[in-house]
Amino acid sequence: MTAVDEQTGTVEIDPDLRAADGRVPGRRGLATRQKLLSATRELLDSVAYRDLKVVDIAQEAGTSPATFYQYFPDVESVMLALASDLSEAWHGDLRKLVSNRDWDGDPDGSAKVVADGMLEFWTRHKPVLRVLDLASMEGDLRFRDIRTFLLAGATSALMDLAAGRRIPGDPMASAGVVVGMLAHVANHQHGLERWGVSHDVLVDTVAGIIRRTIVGLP
Amino acid sequence: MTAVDEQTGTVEIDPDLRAADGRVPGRRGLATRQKLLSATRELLDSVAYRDLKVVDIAQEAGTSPATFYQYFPDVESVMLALASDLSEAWHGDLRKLVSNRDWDGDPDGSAKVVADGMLEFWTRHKPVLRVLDLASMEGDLRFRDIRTFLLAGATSALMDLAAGRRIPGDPMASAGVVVGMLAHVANHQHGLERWGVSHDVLVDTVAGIIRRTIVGLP
DNA sequence: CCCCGGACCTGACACAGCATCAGATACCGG
DNA sequence: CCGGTATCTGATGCTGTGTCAGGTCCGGGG
Repeated sequence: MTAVDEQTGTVEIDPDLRAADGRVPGRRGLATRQKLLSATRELLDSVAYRDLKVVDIAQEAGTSPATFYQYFPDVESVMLALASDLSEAWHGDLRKLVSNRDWDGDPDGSAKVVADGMLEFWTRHKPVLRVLDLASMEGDLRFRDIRTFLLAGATSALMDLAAGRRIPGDPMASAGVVVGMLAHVANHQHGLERWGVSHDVLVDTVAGIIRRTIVGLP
Repeated sequence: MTAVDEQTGTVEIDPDLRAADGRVPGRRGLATRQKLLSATRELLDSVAYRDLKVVDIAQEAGTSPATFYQYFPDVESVMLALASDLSEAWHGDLRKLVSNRDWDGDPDGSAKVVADGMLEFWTRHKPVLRVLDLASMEGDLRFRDIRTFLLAGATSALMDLAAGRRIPGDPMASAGVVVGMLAHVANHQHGLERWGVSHDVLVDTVAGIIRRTIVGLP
């Protein structure tokens, strides 16, 4: 997040990390910022995004609304930061989830690990990812770019796989659709379970689709 | 929406259609209610759900906020009504989109028509469906039930298809995942197109997945 | 040890949007 | 044309937003 400019010798700070008055936050300030982020993530488990208020976030973080505005201009910006952090942290791991597999030796097992891993990831971070998805759908480019980056690793790994195997159809489209399917299934897992579809059956079904779409049949 | 009780002879009215004071709205009132619904749908094209305000809806409908509260307790209820109307109107058509096909004679063509039709439907009603999806994900049971009903026709038709063909895997799960995939792809179509995936390629890819997942290969 | 300057926090405030109600207005049947 | 009911809205109190000025905390120099 911070970088030293070799030319001027000045230290450049991610502008998003600055406090409202342009001050560079120190140890205590960053801790407060972090508490606000955590509080937001926490609240999002139980309250709808539409009903998420600055007052509540501040209270949950044990501070005042005025302090909130020292670190974020509004609630949306907190979400942007949460989504961005998530994206940075997982971009690589999601790629590895796909590429660190023995697709030739055990395509079915590989597909299953990917399906399971993706569902697990999405479920764990559901509150933030839900908002990321909505904002992307609503056309917000900042969120869309974050979402694209988050999924780019996994998508391009799947694309390379598909491309190397002359699967019928466009590799890029196949990879994109598969990743989207994983996201959607994870988000609506609860609904599908209500229809009587168990987690294991779901993973197998999704794995089967990955297998047939990306790797093809023997 | 309205029904006559055979026992008592009284006319029962959907309570959601009543005005705030319990009055049964007449012609003019229903027209105003409709204008509020349309205004909301209209606004949702350009403003994020989170930023949708009662004041704006009232203004767009050419009336006052106080009037709004005669017909709906809050913005969420307008969404509920919009989603419910959509669900009632399309439940049957979506089922027919799947079942009125010659799956034996032309499985590929059928899959393509279904893929295209679903994407078309979802795209046309994107603003409302987006909110329906979010609220379902957030665990709101009222929205989830509406979403389930909307998709139940298509899902069960696909399920019957899959079940009648001894496809590997659970028919229910396969149908649910396929329908979810269609929804997700439609919602993120714009994002995929930015990656260079054209609409036609997308339809073909999705159709291929439906074909292989529901009908199986020759 | 104290004290000082910057980093950090918050009470107070002005204003936007929510929700309600009493009273004004528009419409319909007679 | 008139009375009564359906419908609308201005006025109002309240919740949440966003901004200051001024207070508190804390670490380093004397």
